[in-house]
Amino acid sequence: MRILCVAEKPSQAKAVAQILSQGSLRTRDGTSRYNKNYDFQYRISGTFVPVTMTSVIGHLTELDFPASCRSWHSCNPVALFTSPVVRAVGEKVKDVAKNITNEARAATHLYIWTDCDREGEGIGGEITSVSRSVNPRLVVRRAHFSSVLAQEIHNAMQNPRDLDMRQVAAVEARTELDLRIGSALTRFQTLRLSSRFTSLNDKLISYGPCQFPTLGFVVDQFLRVESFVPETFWYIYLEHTKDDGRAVFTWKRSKIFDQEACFALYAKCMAAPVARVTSMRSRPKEKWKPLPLTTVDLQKCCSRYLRLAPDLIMSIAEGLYNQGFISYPRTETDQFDPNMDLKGIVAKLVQYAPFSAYASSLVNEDGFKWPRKGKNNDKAHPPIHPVAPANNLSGNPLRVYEFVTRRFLACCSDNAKGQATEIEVLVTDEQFSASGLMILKRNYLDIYPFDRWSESSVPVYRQGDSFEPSVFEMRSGVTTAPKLLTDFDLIDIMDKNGIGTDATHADHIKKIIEREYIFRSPDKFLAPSTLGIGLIEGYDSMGLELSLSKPHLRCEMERELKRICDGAKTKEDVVRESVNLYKAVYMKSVDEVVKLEESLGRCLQQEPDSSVAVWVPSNGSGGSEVCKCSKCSE
DNA sequence: GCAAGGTC
Repeated sequence: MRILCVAEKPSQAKAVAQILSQGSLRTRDGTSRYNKNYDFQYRISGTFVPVTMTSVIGHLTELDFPASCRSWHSCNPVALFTSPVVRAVGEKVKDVAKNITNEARAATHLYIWTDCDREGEGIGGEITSVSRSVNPRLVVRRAHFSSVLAQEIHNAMQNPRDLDMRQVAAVEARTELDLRIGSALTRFQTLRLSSRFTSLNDKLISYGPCQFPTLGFVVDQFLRVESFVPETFWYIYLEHTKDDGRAVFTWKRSKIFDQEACFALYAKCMAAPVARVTSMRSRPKEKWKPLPLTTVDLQKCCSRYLRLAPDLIMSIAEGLYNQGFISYPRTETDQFDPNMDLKGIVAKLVQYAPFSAYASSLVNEDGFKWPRKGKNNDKAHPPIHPVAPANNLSGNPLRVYEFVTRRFLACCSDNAKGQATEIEVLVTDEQFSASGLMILKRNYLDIYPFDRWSESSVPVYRQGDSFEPSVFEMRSGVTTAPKLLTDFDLIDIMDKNGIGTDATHADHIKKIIEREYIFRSPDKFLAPSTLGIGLIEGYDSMGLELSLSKPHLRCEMERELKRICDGAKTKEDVVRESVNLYKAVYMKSVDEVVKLEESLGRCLQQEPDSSVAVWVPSNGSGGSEVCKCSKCSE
């Protein structure tokens, strides 16, 4: 027996090998610069077995069309929905694959140690087929672990399971659909639109099942802002000044959009303008500390508080991770494993000068409290947290490190404590209330200034008191327009709609900025370009039940992938059905491409140049049509 | 010249 273990990334291979070998391992270079091979002996049922632990760097293979369809003018784009596809080792990871095959030749068993999520299972499938191509008799097993803790890792090694081929199939289906849909629509859009509108200057007009819904969110919000009509509303304002302070009351009805109706209520009160205190309550109130930090939250918070672009935040976080300052920055987990020594990490942070005093107050003065437990656990990585004091950082890396560290210290602190006062009064039948807050212990707020909790004082009343208001007026106001989306808002919307994954939200935003569909204004709001608006409005005007600009198609695809994982459907069924669905939408879009051109023409303020001989794919007849575009007729 | 998903 000779076991080859393969992890999803070099860092994981190293960590797991160190645990399994209990420190006595030999590091050996392979054919790939970043992927080391770790050799050691492991005891299974009483005998020592030679083990090599190595890694890949994410996905190992890529899907593409065969050479016959790879050129843009080789076929009608609609043919890409059904043409053959070929899977091959990615150009940039040839050396990684070579290392795997070299090691697999000598092994009897292959243990898959990729992340325990759907993509990880898919990567496991790729490692399996590459390994079996040189060693068909290899026995393949799958290690299951929920964190990189010694006990878990040994348990996973001792009790391997089978690779879940349903999940592998689901990832293969996703890859194939993304390629077919993206390529067909990108070629269609670019060939048809970019030569007809001179201002587009032969720009690449890509379509992606994640790009377009993301663009759709930005455009929708822009249109909401544009179409906003301010409305006047009325309300009753009540204020009372006493010798021990002043209270401003809010009306229970908040506001009324009908002036006469509001006046009727106000006039009734004015008949006897005396306020009677119906209740005065004072109770302890807590402001909860934040949840442990996930990737999505890291991006949302750092874009909001530090005003950094999400893709920049991720590359900074990766740098901090590679320097050993913070834990792995891609995680969905917002709960810490109870076995983790969090107090030990806080103790290390005493060495970090700027937060030294706060950290030592947690460890020395018994201020330490275990973090709140969120609802998510990806069973691969803990929440993002600092792992060492970083005393030589500057600029944005320093700012991101300090955010992660403040957040972690906040999680290990106590909630903020206060005393809230609520006063309710009645003027005839109308209810009003005022509230006050006294902060008793700031606790986590001292290290986490991003949360605001402001104090307000109110005078003391007793139930049954009556008073004459100092100010009692009917006032008016105007509703204000909604704002454009920020990165914070957009990531939140993508996350809730299942567009992209935590690791890819930033990439999609970056991509649609690169494509000039949207731009980030100096004050960090996301606004669509005329091109972006034209595309989305064009598709929306086609009246498709499942618009290409909305998240529903992608959501439906996700649901289908889950069915593959549950065993309810096969990969072939799902690919066929989803291809048919998207193909129908594609054909409709081809039929109604004039609407797309009209919308784009309106937004770009330019007529499409119909004299440009572009090839208009008009039916699903495959690759037989001859391309008439300028490039091909030359 | 196309996608989205891993990760360096």
